[in-house]
Amino acid sequence: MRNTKQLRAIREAMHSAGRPLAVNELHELAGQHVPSLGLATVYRLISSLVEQGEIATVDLPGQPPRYETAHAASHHHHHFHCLSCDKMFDLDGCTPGIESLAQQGFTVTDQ
Amino acid sequence: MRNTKQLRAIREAMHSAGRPLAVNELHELAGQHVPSLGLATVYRLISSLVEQGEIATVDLPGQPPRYETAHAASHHHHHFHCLSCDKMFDLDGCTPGIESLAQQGFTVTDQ
DNA sequence: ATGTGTGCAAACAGTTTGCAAGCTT
DNA sequence: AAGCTTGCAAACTGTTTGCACACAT
Repeated sequence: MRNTKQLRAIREAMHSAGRPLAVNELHELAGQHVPSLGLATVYRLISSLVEQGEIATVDLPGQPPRYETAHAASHHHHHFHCLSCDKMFDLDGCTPGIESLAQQGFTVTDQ
Repeated sequence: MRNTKQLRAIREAMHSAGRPLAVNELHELAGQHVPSLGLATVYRLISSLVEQGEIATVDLPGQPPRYETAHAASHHHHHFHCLSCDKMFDLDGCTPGIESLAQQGFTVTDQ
């Protein structure tokens, strides 16, 4: 795998995001560093990185996959999926009252 | 919901299949009874039936959804997904040696 | 210099939707 | 008769692929 600016931008975006990213989010974020970045390249790099175990897939039924760093994936944690902005966030650890973590204007429908 | 021949064909296919069906499988099976059956109708009926809780969605990451009767879904069971023919089958109960259930020429990659 | 990696556009797969005609009620 | 339902085709979304050019090695 060659060390291209596109690859660097993808890695940088993945690591600084701190949450699972969908393909289009990754494209937008990494695209800030490499404006010419094409979607096809994002798809190709993602599958290479997944294949090499550097990033992991986060699947939500009926939705396009998101991706997070393998490091993040190796730590037990939950995800918070906002039905309004459709973004996914990491939650630290595993609390009994997990549903209370999202109170300010959000309604928890799934955990 | 009107009692059309298309709806009857879909229900009949779902119940007689005894395993989760993908949209195209459902289309083919029900299409044997109603040759003019359109794919769009299958999609529309599926979402109505899911909405009414008559059938349940079976999601496998990275794959189009399959559907089974709510009755089947309410009983604890496992699914067997053949990587060769891409069909999904029901397994009864939950055995310790579940991986030995598929031995004749199949290799179990996931459970 | 070599050959992998990239961007673009076209091709694909799965799904949804608009509309006129058909069928259930 | 009224209007939900259907089939068809077109539109859409997400993803993959072919190809010529660019760039890392």
